[in-house]
Order: sequence, then C-alpha cells, then structure tokens
Amino acid sequence: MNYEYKKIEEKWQKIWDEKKTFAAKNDFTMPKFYGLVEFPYPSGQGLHVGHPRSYTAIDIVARKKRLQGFNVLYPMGWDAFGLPSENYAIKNHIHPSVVTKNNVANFKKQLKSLGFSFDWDREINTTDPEYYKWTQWIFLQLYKNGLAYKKEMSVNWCTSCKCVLANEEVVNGVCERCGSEVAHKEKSQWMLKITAYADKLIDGLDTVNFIDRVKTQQRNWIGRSYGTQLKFGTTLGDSFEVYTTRADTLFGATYTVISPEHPLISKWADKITNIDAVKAYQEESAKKSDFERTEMSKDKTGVKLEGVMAINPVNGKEIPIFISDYVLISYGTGAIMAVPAHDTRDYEFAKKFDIPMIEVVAGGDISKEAFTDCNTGIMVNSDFLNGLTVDEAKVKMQEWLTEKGIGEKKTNFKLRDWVFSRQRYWGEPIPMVYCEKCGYVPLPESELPLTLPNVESYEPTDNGESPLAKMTEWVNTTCPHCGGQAKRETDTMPQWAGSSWYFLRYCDPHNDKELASKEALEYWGPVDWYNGGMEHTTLHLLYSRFWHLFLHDIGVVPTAEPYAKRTSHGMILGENGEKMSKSRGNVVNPDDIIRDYGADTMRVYEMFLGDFEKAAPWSQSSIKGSKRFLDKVFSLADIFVDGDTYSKELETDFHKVIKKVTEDIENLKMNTAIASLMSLLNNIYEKGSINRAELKTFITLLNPFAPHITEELWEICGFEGMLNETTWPTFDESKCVDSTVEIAVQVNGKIKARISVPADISSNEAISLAKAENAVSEAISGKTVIKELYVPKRLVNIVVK
RNA sequence: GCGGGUGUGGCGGAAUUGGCAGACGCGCUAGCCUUAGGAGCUAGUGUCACCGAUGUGCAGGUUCAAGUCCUGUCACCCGCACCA
Repeated sequence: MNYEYKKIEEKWQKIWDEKKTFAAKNDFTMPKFYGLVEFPYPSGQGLHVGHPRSYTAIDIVARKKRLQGFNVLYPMGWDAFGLPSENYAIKNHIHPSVVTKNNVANFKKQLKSLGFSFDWDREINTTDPEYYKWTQWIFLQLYKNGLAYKKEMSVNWCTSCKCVLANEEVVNGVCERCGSEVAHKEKSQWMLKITAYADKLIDGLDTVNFIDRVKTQQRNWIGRSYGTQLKFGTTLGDSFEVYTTRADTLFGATYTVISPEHPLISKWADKITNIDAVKAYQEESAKKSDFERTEMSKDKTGVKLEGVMAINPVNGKEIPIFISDYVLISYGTGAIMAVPAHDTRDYEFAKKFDIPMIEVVAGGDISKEAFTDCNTGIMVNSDFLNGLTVDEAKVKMQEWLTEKGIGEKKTNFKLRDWVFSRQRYWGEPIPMVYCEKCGYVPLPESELPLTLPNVESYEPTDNGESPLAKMTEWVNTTCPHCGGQAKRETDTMPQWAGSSWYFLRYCDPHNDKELASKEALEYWGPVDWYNGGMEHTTLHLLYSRFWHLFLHDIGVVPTAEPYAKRTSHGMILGENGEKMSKSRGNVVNPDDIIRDYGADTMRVYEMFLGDFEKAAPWSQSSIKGSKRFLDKVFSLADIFVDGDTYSKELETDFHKVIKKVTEDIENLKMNTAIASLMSLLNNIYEKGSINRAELKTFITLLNPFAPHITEELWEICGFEGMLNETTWPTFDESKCVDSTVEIAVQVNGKIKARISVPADISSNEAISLAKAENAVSEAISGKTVIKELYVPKRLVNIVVK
C-alpha cells in the first residue's frame, strides 16, 4: 500500500477539528495535565521550523497523557502586540489590527497542518480588548498596591524603535529587538516594582522543577548579595553611606569612590577645590553609551575630590574620595569603600592612581594581584580582627558596626525595577489619567477595557511622545476623581504585558466577569509543564513569575508559582550550522517540508534530530530517514496477521520498548524513544509479520509522534473506535528482561570472547563457562589467576599475572 | 573577569550512571532490481602496519574495569558583565 501522507493528514485534521477531539474537558474531578508552550508572536514571515520543535515535544507529552487518562489542557494563542506589526502597518498604511488578523490566520493554518492537539476553543489573542481588559485590570491592581509608579529617570532609549527599553531588553548595549544603539534619555516612565519581589523570585526557585540553567540564570540576573551598609564621616562634618560585602576588610580601606551621578557632588560643590575637573568628568561619563561603558571597562578612570576627605569609622583615618564611573549610582548606595589589597577593581584603580594598599587578609601576594579569596585567608593589620578567618571577621565587624550605630546588615539586588511604558501605538493603553489637581488617577475598573483609538498615523515621534498623544479627542478626558479636565496616559504597555498572565486566561478564556474563575484556576493551576526558549529566561519567564506572585498575594490565583516545571529546547540552526535568518539565506520553511514529506515526517524528524535541549543543525538529507521509517510503518498493514497476544519472539522487545518510550517522553528524550521504535520495527520486519496485539501497541506508542499515520493504520486494520480513544500500553517489568543474554569475557580487561548464558546464571557457572572458551584458556594458561569476577548480564573478567 | 554548559566515526547523535564504546538515523561502498532514479532491496562501514592492536579534546591518576570518578590543561558555545 502507498503512504499518501497528504490525503491522510488532511483527512484526520478535519475529523479532529469537527469532533473537537482535543478540547479540554470541564470535568474538574479528573486528574489534570496542563501543558504549555510559549504562544508565538504572529509575524509576517509565518512559522519558523524552530516553533514546531517545542510545540511537537509538548504535543507528544499531551497526547500521551490523554491516552493515560488525564484531562489535558494544551492551548494556543497569539502574543500579537508588538513592533513588527506596527512597523509593517506604518510602511503599508494598513491598520496593525488588520496585519495581525492576517498573520494569525496564516499561523493558525500552518499550526493546524502540523496536527498539533491544541484546544482551539481556548484560543486567545493579547490584542483582543476582551483579553487586554484583564491585562489593564492587573495593572490597576499593581497600581493600587503601590507596585506601579511614575518616575522621572534616565532610561534606555532605542534610537531606531524610538522607544524606551527595560533593562532586560538591552543586550550588549544594543536593543534586543533591532540591534540599534541604546542611548540614555531623561523621561518620566511608568515603573513596576519588581524589586519588591526580588526575594520571592529567588526563593521561589527552590520550590519549582525548572532546569538548572534557567534557575541559575534567574538567580544571577536578580543578583542577591548579603552585605553591610555603613557610614563614613567626612572632613566637612557630614557623612555618606557605602555598601560592602567585605566589612571584614574595613581596616584595609584606603580610599572611597562615589559614582559620577552621586548627589553629594552638588552638595559639596562649593567646597571642592577642583570642581571644574570633577564636572568635566561627570559630563564625560554621562555622554558614554552603555556600549562604550562596557567596552572601556578595563581601563579605570576617575578624579580625586580635593577639599574633602572621608573618615574611616573603624580607625578614624582620613582617606581620599574619588569619583569614578566604575561605581554605579543604581546599585547599593552609589558609593563604595575601596580596599585595593582585596578587590580586583580597587586594585587596578589604586595602581593607576598610586594609592597605598594595606593587606588585611594574609595568604596572597598583593604585590602581584588583589587577594580576594574568602576561604583561606587569615586577618592581619586589623586590630580586634587579627587572627580570625574572613567569615569570622565579617560577623565580628558587623557586630561592632551595629553596636556603634555605624552600619547595619543589608541585602542588595542587581535587579532593577521594570520600565513599563512604551512610546508606541500597538500596545495595551495604560489605564491612567493625569489630572492637574489630583495627579495620576486610575481609571475605574468599570471603564475597562480602555480601547486603542483609531489613529491616522502610527509613526513614532522623535521627541519621545507616543503616537497616541496626537489623538486629542481620545487624550482629553475628565478626571475620574474630581471630574475636572484631565489627560489620558498616552504611553502603552510593553510587549511583555500580555504574556505575563496569558496562561491563566486559557483556564477560562471566555469569562467576562473575572480574568478566570476561581474554580478553573484552582483546577488547572499551576501549569504542569512549560517549555520555551532560553532567551525568555530573564524576560517573559521572570516577568510572569512576578505577576503571578503578586496575583497570589492579592488572592487572585491559588499558587505562588505559575509553573511547576520548565524545560527549554535548543535552537534549530541552518544547514551550515549558523542561526537561521533571511540574510544568511538558510531559512527552511515548514510548509515546504510538510508538502514534500508530510507533517508526521516533519514531527518525527524534528524530534529525532538530536538532544532536545541542545542546538542542532537542520539537515535536508536526514529527513529522508524519518520518511523511510514512516513508509515502513505504513507497510506494516501488508504483513498484518491474526493474534491477540505478543508473539514469543517479540514479547520481551515490546515490553522493553513500551517502557523506553513511556519513560523517554517524560524526560523529553524523544530521539531515543524514536530510535527504539525504529529498532523494534527492524525486528518486526526481520520476523516477517506483526499481529493485532503488536500492531495495536506499536501504533499507539508511535501515535504521539506521528498522529495522522497511526490513526489511519488504526482504521485500516479495523480496530475499534479511534486511536485517540484507546489507552496507553503498559509494560511488565519482569517481562523486560531476556532469558538468555550474551556476555563478554575479558582477561585483564581485554575482550577475548562472547558467550551466551541464561540470564540468571550463577557467578561460578558463568566463570567456568567463560574459562572453557578457547581464546580464554589460551590467554590464561601458564599464568596465575588473581581474581575472577562476574557482573550479572554484563561480563566475566579474569585477572591473571 | 564571574556564572552555566559542551567536547565521542565523514555527519546528527546513543551508551541502563563505573561493566562489550559508536544504539538509531544520515552519508558512503559493493551487489541486486529497474527504461531510468535524488526510488526500493541485500550486505558492509571508527582507525591502522586488518589472525592483532588501537580508539570518546589533551596530560596524569584511582580501579579487575573509566566516555563515565579524581587532578591538571586546552578549545568552543551560551548568559551576565566594573553589582562593591
């Protein structure tokens, strides 16, 4: 029989659609499984071969779970706000909503043609007012709880997108999206206080099953450090605070540094005798872009403040104060105590400016480099700390500082608050109005959704205003508080807003009273398994955990953490091993693959490609292997015979493969699961026939990977009902072992022979059988046997001298 | 610099966690079949001085036994990047 994949695939996709085969059931008594993949941004380019790698893997898990009796929620939707649609709209004078609609239709068609078991009844779209009503609602809750605030500050400004960026969106000093230079701009921005959740975001990681690299990356990004904040007096009679994690080295502090933006400078301006040089340095560092600043990070620069000295609180010594851009205003107090002998950066700076160093931890050689090791050193030159270890000294100094009222314990984070406004059209309007009298006033919840007005032009402006600002009839409104004249906020929310809670909406997508019902959230939450890209680790994944932790605190969701398990797929690279991109000309279009080989082949190929977590290059010729496999599977119908139990020859094989596939799917080892099915298929053909029981098991195991061809075979072979209504095969551990096994016989670890023995053979018998082999007796004759060992079912090793 | 990871045939990758390295697939070679083949079938395929030796980035070590454990070292990839 011929495997007509096109006909078969279209047929079953239509049946699944009509029967709503994969709709999640509203039966909250069943055991549930909520599998989630990141919903795509529906770009004009259509689906990329990278998308199906993630979607197929979780589809396989979802399909298997259904057969195992779970009520499965596997939803899909569209993260449709964003710049590409807006830019396309600007260029072609089409409303972004129209662009989005067309792109969604195309994406949906493509996804359907791959046979994913999504519950399309729960499809959502972040640009739908019925959806973003609740995005705005969450913003209002954040505002009411003091977690959204407006602040005038220096922000990252993408010169090409003409829009501010969050810290997470700046990569190597350039815009994460377009790669353009990022400048600094003073702007008043809506901020979300994600830093209030820094501890919870770190500690929560201990309660979830995320792959380690995701956890470490989030921990590093949040960057918690435990230290001390302490006060240095000055010769002007005032004081300033510094943050340090090495309070133990306080006796070694030989200077201090404040950042160029530090407010002390203007306070001291008339006392600083070299104020011109200081101001020049301030200006110079303000001009540097993030990119330049990191580029120049090796060479330390700075200016000493003349006319003021700091006083080391532990010994009263007067030490100089510098300004230098290696101290950041945004971290700690924007000022540090410098201990050149025990900090690499201070060491470099001190060498350059010829500042003395004092060794306070013995164990290194400070004439060569800073000694920063905290584990081996012993305190010296430190009065009451002498002789202590670093850890002991930290504690003692901390106590001393606290007692004297000079310093206290302090935890700091690298994480900054989230810049939440964007000066673009195609985003959720921020539901706030500005009233001259009342200041910023939140829109009443009853007025949500606040929909985007229709504007003539979506062009971003150079002055940093949102395109919405020109819509005077939309902007001018009345104050919800006093009824007076007021203006709407014209900035919109960032890309990451809608995706920060979308998985909640899937639980109850048509609810118009709340973002989702309590019952639905109780039942479906948390997401059991979430797979997505590593590139979202410190963006979407972090943001959505923050929102969820907050929603939990205000009682909206039942659990603190949104995702019980997080895995991540590797990228699919072009055939040349480089990242797929239009400019490199190595992009593979999924539509072409489906046309030439079929969706099932595409699915099997992408899963067989290699280790799911690692990047893997696409290989056009390897696809043929997957196609050949499915061709052979389809031909099983030709060698189909009667028989309702596994045949003797294949029984062990079947039990082993059921075990292997069942376990491999849970571990995302799809490549080895497929390999074991291929192996089994080879054995079946060697035997020459397959019976009912065997075929049933085989196609059920293969079904999650290749759903169309297996449904078709199910029908052809006359099995009852549909394959997706059957149950997942089970295995018997005792039947997974062969009764006879081939073992290796080694002499001094070198293989001399292979023998077949009963699996349960005794050690003595195995060894004597081994010795009976010619090659073995030859190798040991005339030598003394020192040791003989038998590793059950593996090998015999005879050690001779 | 800090953090995470990876090095196994011509290629993608396996290896029950210390027990026969190279499963499965691609590619390649030879043969068969075919008017033809970028189709199918059969056999072979780590390397070499091919009855034997050797082999998992490199150098040591532990062990009866090491891809796997330990020490050192090199290379590459990813994330963060002066975070005090």
